Amino acid sequence: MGASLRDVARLAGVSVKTVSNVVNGYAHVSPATRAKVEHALSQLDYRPNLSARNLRQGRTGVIALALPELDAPYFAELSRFIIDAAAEVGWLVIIEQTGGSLDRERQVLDGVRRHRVDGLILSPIAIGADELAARTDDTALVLLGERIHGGPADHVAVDNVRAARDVTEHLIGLGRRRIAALGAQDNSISGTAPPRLAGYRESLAAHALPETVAKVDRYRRAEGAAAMAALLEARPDAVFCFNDLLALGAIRTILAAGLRVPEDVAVAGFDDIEDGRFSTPTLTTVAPDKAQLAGIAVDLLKQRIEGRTDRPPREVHATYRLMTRESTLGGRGGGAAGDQA
Amino acid sequence: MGASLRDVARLAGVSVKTVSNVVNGYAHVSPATRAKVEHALSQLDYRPNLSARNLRQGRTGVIALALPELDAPYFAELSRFIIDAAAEVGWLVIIEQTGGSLDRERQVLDGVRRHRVDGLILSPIAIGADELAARTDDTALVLLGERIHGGPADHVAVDNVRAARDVTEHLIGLGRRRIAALGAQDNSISGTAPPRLAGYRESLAAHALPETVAKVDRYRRAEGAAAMAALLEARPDAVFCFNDLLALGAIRTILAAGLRVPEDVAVAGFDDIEDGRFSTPTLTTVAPDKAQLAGIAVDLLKQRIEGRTDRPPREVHATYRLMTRESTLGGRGGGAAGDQA
DNA sequence: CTGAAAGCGCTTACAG
DNA sequence: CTGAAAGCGCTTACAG
Repeated sequence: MGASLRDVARLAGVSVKTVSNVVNGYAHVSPATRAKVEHALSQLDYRPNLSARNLRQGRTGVIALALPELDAPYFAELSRFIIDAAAEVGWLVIIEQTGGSLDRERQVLDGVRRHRVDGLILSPIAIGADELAARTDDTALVLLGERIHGGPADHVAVDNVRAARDVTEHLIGLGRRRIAALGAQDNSISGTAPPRLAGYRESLAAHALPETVAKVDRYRRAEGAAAMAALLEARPDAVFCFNDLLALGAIRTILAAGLRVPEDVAVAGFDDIEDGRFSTPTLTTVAPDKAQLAGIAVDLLKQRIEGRTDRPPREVHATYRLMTRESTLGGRGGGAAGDQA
Repeated sequence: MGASLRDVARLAGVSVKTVSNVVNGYAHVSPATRAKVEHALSQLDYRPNLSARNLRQGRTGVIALALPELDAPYFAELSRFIIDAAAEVGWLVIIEQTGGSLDRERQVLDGVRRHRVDGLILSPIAIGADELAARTDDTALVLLGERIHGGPADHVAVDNVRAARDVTEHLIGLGRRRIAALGAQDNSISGTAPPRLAGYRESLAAHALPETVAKVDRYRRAEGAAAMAALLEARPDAVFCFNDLLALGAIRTILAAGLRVPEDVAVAGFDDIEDGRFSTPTLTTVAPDKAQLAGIAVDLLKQRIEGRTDRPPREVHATYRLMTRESTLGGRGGGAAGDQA
């Protein structure tokens, strides 16, 4: 199909090694030789066979990004940044959807893609510290999301406990007293639900306020809407939803019930997906620096892949900002086009 | 790092070929031999080196999905289905973001990933029929979105002209007479803007109604909001936005201007992203069958990859439905949790 | 039913 | 500065 190094070498009248030198940009090739080779290269429209190069080098130039579901806006936005960050160091990204299933997370960790990828960025939900510690596959790994305690892998996340406290304090500062949390999960050991719940609880306890916690299976609008319907009976005056999709679903239910947001019920989310900057009302939320998260993840992975495999696991916190908008502030919130700050 | 076929063969006391036979599930291996081999396989935790296999077979088991941007919800949702459909035939998917740039689309088509992927699914915006016809790379290709006239590649899309007509007729049927279109594009030759504009125009012409067309550079909420602000001076009583993001941005502007949706301005979109099922008001839109789109794309690509390369290019239409919701119908629209039909 | 050998297209020591 | 040879780990004819 395509031309090989040998074809180019033959046409240029040099050895395969010399062509390889030119292709790989090694210095110390005489100008005359280089010119001959380059001419042959372009004449044959040579493209290196990456399978061969990979076989020889033991590298693929590809990493896998394993996340629960690509069509959740937070993960779509994050993936975008990760693909871009990976491209900058010359990597391609294969995306793998786990659906948050323990089995799929296990497979990924056990190395289904060993030899296919140089490294792995995983956003875990179901896998626990024990299994992670017992992992035998040695593909380079970086975890996204909250720290799996005692886990042997690098990971990067925002400080979810602190951010959840910030949100709760914001609601308390607005004079709200019956503040519900929406988004606890039974099946999530390593997801972000536990630390967010912890932050919420710490704040309420510090102010001696009562908690109301609603659980959901998945972090999607429909679940937020349904959970909110049940929650309305408790007459909360504020709801902290553990992600923006839940918040958007919850708002829909509150408005449909004839209540006002934020006058009757203030609503805050987490993630700062684009939807919340243009919804009516616009959504108060925690905005993780996604580009930073992606950059750190790729950087940590690069260190591991390049052999600094002895280094102790690192825990890195990315920065975040609390974006206060109409869903808690009312008219004072953002402008017409959403708060872009 | 990992064990090779040779290691397994040595341990099992057979030849490499025999191990390969077992690994690849060939019949005609004696039960005793098979047992020996399988024991050695599991003892060494053997995983085939895919680079080597690929080099030998000339296949990678990986396809590329090239689209404008992954964090646009429509593409995120579609990607999800494509990854799933690809997984069913044993393929992995690399995602490549073109940003709708002509250069990036060219690179992809010219085979930057040749040898790295077996095939390519491209959602083009900027590339034209001429360049496509002049393509020299012969990586299997399927186009997503509107037909590039005379193009040499298979493609799959909904019938955008007809769907746009349906939307416009729906608005006319509601008694609207000053119907604007939002989403025309200067730089889009092969995107979906031209056929949607054509469908809109056909309907208006058939009813002798005047057109008002607003252009945007990109299909995002912020651009919809900005374009709508300008459009408001023309006092439209309905707006057909060429995708849901533009519609969501437009609604935000209309509401912020103190007007009501749909009483003052009815708004319709295109794509049926999840956001529009939970926004306030819920969004009337065209819902392409995304799972079907993805399935067809993967199927067409599979045919090409498996050698039916002689077959003339095929144009396939996926089905769609017009989802009428609150943004055009008002209170009669969907229920609290969004129309799931 | 099983084995020995060649070769996919590279890169990497090793010579010169 | 350039070349000849080995080898990465597979699979595929070809024998037996």
